[in-house]
Amino acid sequence: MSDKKFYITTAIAYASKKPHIGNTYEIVLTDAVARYKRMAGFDVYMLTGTDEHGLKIEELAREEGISPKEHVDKVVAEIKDICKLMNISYDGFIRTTDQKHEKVVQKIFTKLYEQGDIYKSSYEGLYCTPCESFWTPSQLVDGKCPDCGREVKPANEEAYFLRLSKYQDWLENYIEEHPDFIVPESRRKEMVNNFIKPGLQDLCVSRTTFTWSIPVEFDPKHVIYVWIDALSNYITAMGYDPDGSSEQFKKYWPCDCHVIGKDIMRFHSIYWPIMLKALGLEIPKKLFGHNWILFGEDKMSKSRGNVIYSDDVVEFLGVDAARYYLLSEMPLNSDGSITYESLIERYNSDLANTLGNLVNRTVAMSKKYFGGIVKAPDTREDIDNELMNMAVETAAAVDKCIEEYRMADAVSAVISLARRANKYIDETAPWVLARDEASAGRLGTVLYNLLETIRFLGVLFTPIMPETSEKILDEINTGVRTLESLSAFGGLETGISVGEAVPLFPRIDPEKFMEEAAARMEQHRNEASGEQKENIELAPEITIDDFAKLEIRAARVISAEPVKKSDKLLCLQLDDGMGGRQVVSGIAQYYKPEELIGKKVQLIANLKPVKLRGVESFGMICAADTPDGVKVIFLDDSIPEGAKIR
RNA sequence: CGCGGUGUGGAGCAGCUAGGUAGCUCGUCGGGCUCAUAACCCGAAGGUCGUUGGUUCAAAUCCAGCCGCCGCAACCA
Repeated sequence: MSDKKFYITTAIAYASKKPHIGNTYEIVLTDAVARYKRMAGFDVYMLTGTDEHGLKIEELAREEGISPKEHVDKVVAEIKDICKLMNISYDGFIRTTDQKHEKVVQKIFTKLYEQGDIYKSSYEGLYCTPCESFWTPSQLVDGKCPDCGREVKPANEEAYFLRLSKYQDWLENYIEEHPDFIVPESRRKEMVNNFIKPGLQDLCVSRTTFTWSIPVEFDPKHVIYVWIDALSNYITAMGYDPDGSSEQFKKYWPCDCHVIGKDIMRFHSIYWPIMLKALGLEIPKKLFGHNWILFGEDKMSKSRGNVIYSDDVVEFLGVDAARYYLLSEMPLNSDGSITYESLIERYNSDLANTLGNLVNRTVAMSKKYFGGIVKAPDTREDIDNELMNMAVETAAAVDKCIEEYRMADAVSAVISLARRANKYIDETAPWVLARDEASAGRLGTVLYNLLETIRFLGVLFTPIMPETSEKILDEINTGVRTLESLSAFGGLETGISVGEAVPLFPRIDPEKFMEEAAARMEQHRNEASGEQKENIELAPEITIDDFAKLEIRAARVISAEPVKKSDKLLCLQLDDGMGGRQVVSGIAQYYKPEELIGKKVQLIANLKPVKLRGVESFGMICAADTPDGVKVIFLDDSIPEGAKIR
């Protein structure tokens, strides 16, 4: 037992705002795996938690007029509520503001510093002032800024760096020799080709620009930047300590799997192994990078009113339907898409019609024909074998799928078994058998096979839908609920009597459902716009003299063309009434060049020129930020080029 | 030529590593059944597997080019 340990983690959630249902996916996925592993006899520890430091939280708290700690406490409470709501069976919940965590992180930082893996430095000689960018020597082109080709100047930004470069070869070899370390494989290739092979730059691991973080023990004007702080949660939560770790840590480390979003793959596949290597610790066995759940085609965004929260789905359909949906809706190689339409479709089709109805009709028949008593099977026909074999094969398939973190495939395999059982009912037609006293034995066999298949379904769905599975197993009144009991067909006790048929998933009218869903989304949209109005924070007051410093002039767009190697930039030639000028603007995503030509725009004419993607820009044009993107402010055509605007 | 992914019947996906009658769910149409939550079962229509070329007896699957979409990186004066 003790050698069969399984330590699995989610990434810690950034405690800035309430997570939507896409964020919930990761923790539900992890929970399902953890639950399955427990059933498989592993000593499981599932860790989740929150990342609570950083500039963004500091700023949000300031806007709300509360302390950062008050802010994160509020968000953490919300996150914990969601965990509870989603029936998450975590064993540990770490907060990066936990004293224990903060203290050990300081020790880790100090240890790495003392052994030379962290060193103090500055950006000296590598700062390009116009570009506001720091460059490493290898990035420079002919010793000059790779963007604008100008001289780079010394700078004195003092900071601590983690010596990644020292471990570059080791890491490359390690990933090479452990092909299962980073999955899916496409992510591994991405990491190796994009980041490791080009060469690792030492990583800046401290900041002096904000204070809401863990201070560097021996140099308190620096705070520890996110990487060392956040990543360490996986070991500090378990009791790691450079001066001697806990028994718990020794038992569970190395971690069996870090479940993470694809966006933070880089940190977990590069910084984290190197940190561990430097600390002399073992490397986690697996990093599983999952995709995102999008709302239809778009990212969820509150202001666009297309956010789906877990609370809403649970309120409408129940927690297990929410879990089922999340786990079944995620394709392997691309982002998943969530919509209320597909949600209700899947609910009615899979859960109400296929699974719920199967259980209901089987139990009802059992009651009707045998008073609920489970009869022992006698005869066995080919058609029985087909069902029995599929049940056992499904259990094996689920095991394999979960081993590979193919949760959608596991879910689909189980529901397929339910479909097969529905078919079996038609093939055997129990209501026909019931008409003839002589076929009572056969009828008993058929019902036994069905109830036993339902037992398989109940056990196999336990990690995915814990509450419903329990209801199912209670309903057929079986005590045999282990994964082990699924190695052969026929584990269900005979002579027991099944319970009452209760509808597991009442069918829901799609039209009515969509109306409610639309109303709910509308409500969120209104809340969002209300909040935005309240939270608008104006820049500090200025005087008329300050305003007079701006030279805003009317100008006509003569020509516009995309800037090479750039997605967002358009290069505009303007008639500004003073000989013309070139302006680069980041609006390529919202306007086609021909939409702009001939239009009158507002030009900030005395802005210091810069180079953007190598193209010089003399000023900027005014545009409004809206939830639907950037909208350029066009002027009345009667305003002449060069007219001063005030 | 920054990196990677993806393009399969109306919709959403699997199949591609180890080429050999194109599969699943939903939807549509027709039929069957009645134990059941107007549920279940069967059948049918519907695809030149993005495109072009190559390798092969044989390509959705391998190779090359091209086009579209997505993500990352860069970038938003």
